[in-house]
Amino acid sequence: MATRQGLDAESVLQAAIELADQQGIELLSLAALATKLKIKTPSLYNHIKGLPDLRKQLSKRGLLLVKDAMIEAVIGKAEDEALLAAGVAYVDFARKQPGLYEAISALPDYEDPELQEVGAGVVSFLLRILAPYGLSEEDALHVVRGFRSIVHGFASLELQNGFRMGLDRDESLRRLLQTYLRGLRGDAGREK
Amino acid sequence: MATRQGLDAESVLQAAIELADQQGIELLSLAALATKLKIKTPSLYNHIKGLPDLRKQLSKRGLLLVKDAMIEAVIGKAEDEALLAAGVAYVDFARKQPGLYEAISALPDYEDPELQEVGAGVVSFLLRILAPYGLSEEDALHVVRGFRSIVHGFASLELQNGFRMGLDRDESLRRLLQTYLRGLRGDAGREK
DNA sequence: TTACAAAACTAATGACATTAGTTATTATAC
DNA sequence: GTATAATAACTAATGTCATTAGTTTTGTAA
Repeated sequence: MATRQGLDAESVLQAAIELADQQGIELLSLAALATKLKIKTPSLYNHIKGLPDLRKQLSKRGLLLVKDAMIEAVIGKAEDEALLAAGVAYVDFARKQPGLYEAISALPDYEDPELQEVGAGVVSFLLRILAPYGLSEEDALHVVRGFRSIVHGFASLELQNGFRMGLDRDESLRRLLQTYLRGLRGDAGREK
Repeated sequence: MATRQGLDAESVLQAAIELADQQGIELLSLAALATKLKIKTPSLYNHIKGLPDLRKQLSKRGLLLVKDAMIEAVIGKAEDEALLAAGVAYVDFARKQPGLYEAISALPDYEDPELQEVGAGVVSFLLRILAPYGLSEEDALHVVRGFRSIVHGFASLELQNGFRMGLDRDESLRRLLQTYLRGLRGDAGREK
């Protein structure tokens, strides 16, 4: 019949990423993916374990890529400048690969050890950026949570069209991060 | 056959909220909902338009309730104290009604006018809390975006089990909000 | 050239949402 | 109190999925 095309796990994942970015993660089905690849749905099972497995792969790839984007963004920068750049890179990633970003945030199974590992990679990257601030380990971890909440919250709301006013979004993000960083300067752990 | 039970749209919605809170929004299906209500799936169509409509109703109800929770929390409070209380109430809502909260954040159709209206209600509530700060309209809108990003990001990550370190989560949230508020004090609009 | 592994296929199943058409029950009007 | 209309349930049927089992084909390596 149709001559065999050299499909492998990676090309299937790439096609899934394209579909997700174009139509949203909700509309990523094995049926749609198979059509895009010009094969029948069951043939996908030669490359993936099933839909949940595919979603997990998307989450993992998304986490790896968003971390890469942040690493790239902070080259030659330190302290506030680095954190600001990392935050902007994070949100830009979500804008450029919305489906992949959804895959990160759409409640995947975070109990999965593989996902925990890549998640931990992001955390340790942020901790290294925070090192020059000389925070205690506990303080630094609270800041990591804060930073992640800020950038994820912003990216997530923006992707949902949650920001409806005709107000510059980049400006909102910059202010949010700068305000947080300024507050951090005033902290020594915490007062109050 | 079975004697008719006085089901109406509201009781169906309530049952859907329970299911979503217990099992997560992903597992809320019409089949599961019908089983819970001891009717057959098609009978649900006497009360709802379909699954997308039901999801929209959940989103709307969630937004209304989270706003109520914040309003309740800020009674007798102002400025930083009020914003802190509102933020904590927001996150607590997500903890107590996780399925309903997912419905808010699981990318519903924000183009829908009804959802826009309740969303605008949340924004105008926050603007009223910000009034005493004497910000310009533009500055205040940026702050609203910042606040929403922070609390949504935190709630969303926490619900995903995104915070894995054995670090007190309430403390993380308090610090995050307080750091942001402290940064706000140092702002006059923005400086550099 | 033959044999084996891999990648495609067809066929079948079961869960689901949705629509159409039917029956039964409640409430209202007389 | 009985007839009627509206409503809420039902059964049956369709189409879309994901998934599994079993089969055929193709590329590669012996």
